[in-house]
Amino acid sequence: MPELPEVHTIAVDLNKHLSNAVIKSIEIKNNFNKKIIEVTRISKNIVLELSSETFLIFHLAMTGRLLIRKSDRPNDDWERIILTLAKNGKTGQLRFCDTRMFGKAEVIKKEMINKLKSKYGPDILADSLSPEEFLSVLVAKRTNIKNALLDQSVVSGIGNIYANDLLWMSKTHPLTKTNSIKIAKAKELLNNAKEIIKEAILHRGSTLSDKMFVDAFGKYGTHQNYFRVYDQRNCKNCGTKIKFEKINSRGTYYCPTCQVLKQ
DNA sequence: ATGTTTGTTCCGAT
DNA sequence: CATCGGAACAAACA
Repeated sequence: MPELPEVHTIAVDLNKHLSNAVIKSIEIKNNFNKKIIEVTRISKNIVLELSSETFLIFHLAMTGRLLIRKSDRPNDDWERIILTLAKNGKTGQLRFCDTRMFGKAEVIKKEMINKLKSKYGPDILADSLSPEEFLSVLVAKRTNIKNALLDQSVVSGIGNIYANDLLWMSKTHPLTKTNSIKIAKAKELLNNAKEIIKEAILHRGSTLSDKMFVDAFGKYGTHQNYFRVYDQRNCKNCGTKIKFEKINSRGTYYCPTCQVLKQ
């Protein structure tokens, strides 16, 4: 049982030999042996529930990928973490890849799950989210509607692409102050948000021109072919040239004819 | 070369 | 003290 002198001895040796060494990869050997019980989602986190009340959480951020691969398949681009798995007598891998390194992976215990959930506002797909609650969380964030929609602690699950399309579909200017929104508009925004998100799920997500997003099998999504205003030139409703500007430092597309700022 | 990017967090300003 | 907004994180691409 190492006490201070033993720990000190090791720390000094490690410091002498390893300071300035670069960690190229990390391998976790065997006997982790936890089973993946179920995979779910909390906001934009992918949650692997493991045995013994342990959870493995991945956040893909902008460029993360999780790929199901055969173990002998050649390396993928930008591999960061490889899990080797056994199921029904066969082995395979789950590969977490990310070019920009904005993605995250962490292991947490069950009691931290509630803390994770508490960071987020109501999930946009939750049946329990009423228009009244939706409106009240938006209004509580005293800013413009686009900024509020993108704040995951206000309402969780809407990203920049879908916020643009949602505001276009709801004929709402992105700079509309949340406190000027009425319940009828909140209803419209909520219904349209659910419709857009569900449609994009049916299309298995959006893959932009950088080809970064792929599903767990490496296949592209198709929802980019159904964008309403994001990355579009002309309004699909009236033909007006779509405006592009940075709002809260995020690329924002809107139709100046259909989405008039009124307040 | 510079500007852009699907997300989130942190820090300074208000 | 609470809240907001922008910079930063890092890499690839046009």
